[in-house]
Amino acid sequence: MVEISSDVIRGYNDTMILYILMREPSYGYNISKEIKRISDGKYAIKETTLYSAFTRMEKNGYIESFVANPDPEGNGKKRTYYRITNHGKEYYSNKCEEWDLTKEVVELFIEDKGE
Amino acid sequence: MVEISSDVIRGYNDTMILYILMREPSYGYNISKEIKRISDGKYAIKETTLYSAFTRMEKNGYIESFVANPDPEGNGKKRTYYRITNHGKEYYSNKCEEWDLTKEVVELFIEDKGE
DNA sequence: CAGCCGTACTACGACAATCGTAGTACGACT
DNA sequence: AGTCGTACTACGATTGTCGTAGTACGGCTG
Repeated sequence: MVEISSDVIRGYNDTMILYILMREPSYGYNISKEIKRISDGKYAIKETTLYSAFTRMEKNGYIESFVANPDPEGNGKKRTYYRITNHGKEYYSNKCEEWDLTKEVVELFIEDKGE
Repeated sequence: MVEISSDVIRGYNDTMILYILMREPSYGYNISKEIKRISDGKYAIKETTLYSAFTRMEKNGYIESFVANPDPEGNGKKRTYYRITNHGKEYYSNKCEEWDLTKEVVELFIEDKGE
C-alpha cells in the first residue's frame, strides 16, 4: 500500500488547514476530521503537526485565534477557534500558485507505469 | 514571482536524482545541471542537498558509487559516479506511485484562480 | 607561466516541520 | 463510577535542507 510520507506533504499541511479556514473559522479537532473527510481518508494530519501549525501560522499572521463556546447558549467546553486573516488568504493563494509550478516540475521526473 | 520552496520539494529531490540515474550512471555536477535543464531552469538543486542525498541514498542501498575517469583514455580528473541499484529502482517506482496519490490529495485543497 | 573560471567536491553547524510519546481535562453516555 | 470521544499541551528527537566556507584540479587566456 502506498502511503503519503510526511516529507512529501511537508509544506502543504498549512495549505490544507487554510483551505478549511477559507470557508469558516474552525478548531483543531474539527479541522483534523475535515482533512480526513475531504481527502476521503487518504490523509490524516497528526495532532502535534496540526497544533504546532496553528502556533506558527498565528505568529506569522495567517490566522487569528479566539476562544468560544461550541453553541450560542454557552454550553459545552470552550474551544480555541481560528479564523484566516487577509494576510493568510494571500499566503494561501500564493501557495496554490506555487503548487501549480511544483506539480509541473515534479511531473517531469515521474514515470508512470501505464506509460 | 513564484518560487518552489524547499519544504515542498523536500522528499522529491531523491526522486529527481534517481530519475536521471535510471537512464545512466552520473555524478554530482552533471546531475545538478540535468535537473536544471529538464525543469527548464525552474528548479535548481542546492549542491549541499545533492551531495548529502548521495550519502543517504548510498547508505540506504538505492545507489552505488564508483570512481572513474571522465574519458576512457584515463585523462581528466577522476569523478565519483553513482549508479542506481535494483533496490533504488523499486524505491523510485514507489515514489512515483506515492506522487500520484499525493497529487490527488493536495489538489483537493487547492483553489485555482481560473475556477 | 600566472591567474582565473568552471568543475567537483567536503565539512560543519543551523534551522524548521514533523513525529512519537505522554499526559491533562472536560463532558456525555452507560 | 468508568469509559469514550473531544480538545488540547509539552517536550525532545529526527531528518532533509540550507548557508557558508574552503579545497583542489584542469583548461584556457593574456
